[in-house]
Amino acid sequence: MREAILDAAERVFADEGEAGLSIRRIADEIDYSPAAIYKYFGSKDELVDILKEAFFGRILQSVHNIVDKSEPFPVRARHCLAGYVCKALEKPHHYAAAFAGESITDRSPEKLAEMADSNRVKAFAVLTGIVTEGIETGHFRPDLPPSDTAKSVWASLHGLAMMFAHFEAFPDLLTMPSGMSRDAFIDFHADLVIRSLERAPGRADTPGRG
Amino acid sequence: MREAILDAAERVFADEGEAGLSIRRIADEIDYSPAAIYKYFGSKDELVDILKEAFFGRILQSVHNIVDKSEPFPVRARHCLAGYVCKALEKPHHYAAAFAGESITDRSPEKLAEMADSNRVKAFAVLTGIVTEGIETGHFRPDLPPSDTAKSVWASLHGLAMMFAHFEAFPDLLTMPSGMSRDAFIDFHADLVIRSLERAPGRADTPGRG
DNA sequence: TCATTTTGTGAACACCGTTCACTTTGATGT
DNA sequence: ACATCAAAGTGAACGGTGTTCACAAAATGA
Repeated sequence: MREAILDAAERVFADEGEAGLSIRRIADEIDYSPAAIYKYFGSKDELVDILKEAFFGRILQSVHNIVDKSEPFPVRARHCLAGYVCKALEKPHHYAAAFAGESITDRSPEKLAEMADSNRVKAFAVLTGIVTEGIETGHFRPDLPPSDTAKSVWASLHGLAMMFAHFEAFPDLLTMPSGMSRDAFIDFHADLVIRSLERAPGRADTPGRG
Repeated sequence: MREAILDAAERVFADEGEAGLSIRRIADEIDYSPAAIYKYFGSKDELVDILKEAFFGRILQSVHNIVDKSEPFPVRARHCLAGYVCKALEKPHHYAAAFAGESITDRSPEKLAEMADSNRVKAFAVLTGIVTEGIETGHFRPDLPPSDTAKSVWASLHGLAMMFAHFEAFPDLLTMPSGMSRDAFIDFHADLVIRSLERAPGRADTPGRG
């Protein structure tokens, strides 16, 4: 039952975004009354939070898989950053909504703890790991503060994901077509981000054009 | 009258975000009936769009002021990127809402044209200008595709702004305090972004720590 | 079979954006 | 000063939302 509700919600959410997702809509979808849902979930927010958390679980999983591959560091790092954005954009509504929630002004200890083991933060932890590894192995500049650098990297990836989430065809929307596919643009962006960290980034190949 | 409505809306919007902004709330604020507002604005969306557009107008203005200063290119570029984020974060609700609107799937010519001279896109154009100038003056790598690079830069800035908008105390929230103030972190981020574009970025000073 | 607990419902509440027939207001023309 | 007419403003309603609560139905256990 709980599954059926979450499935229906997931379906509607993916198709029509958080705006199109209403308790009554879900109730229709599973042929129950709206009130029935409250026997299984305390509120709409709780239900939606579960969807978001599950979605970020899949992002986390995906990034983890990449990071665990036995490839040389530079390609692993690249794939990891690009992978975060790619996976995020498999469900743009989910990704945008996962951040569009309330401004976190609540700094109570329990909220902070709850946040600390959210999949969102775990995914960020993977990024931190990559940055740290890059610094320790000498690929990245040794004077970078790892934690802050990871946050900066995360912000850059987040920004691209949000751009795509809000402007369906982001890179082509504002000016003339760039000739880059979506994936190519993500690679391009990831390359620029990594280049900003590299100790000796002046390699001759143009970044990520393939 | 129109002014009074917009003022009240602006006030509520800034304080409580788009969620707390309702027609009835505005009506209360100005001691009119909800229906009265529809004599001056076609819909809530239209009203809110005006607020967003005005807000981005202020961002545009701010970035323009910086870009027009007669400072050496590197500091102008830095100030410009950091300025975008700073100005955006003067009204975090505005900034987040300006992008959180509907996913733009509508590619009709008139919508596209309307979008083309939105202040949002004009602000982006300023960034494009900076990037182009950097490439032409030899500060940035000559093989960068200007338009795509500008979009990547924009995405990175956008991401940081969104992070701050959603997590009030972003850089300190997830791990231990970084010791950087908000402004310092923004500078740090802007420096990394610029560094990713520089032709010979290996200067010895640590980026933006001040 | 009876009692109890779980599961589902219908109606309601308070809120939302929006519309529409209506009254009030104020200015204009004579 | 009076009539006229458009503009400004309103109250009530419609359909939508999340949520609650007293109640009915069904399943469970003895």
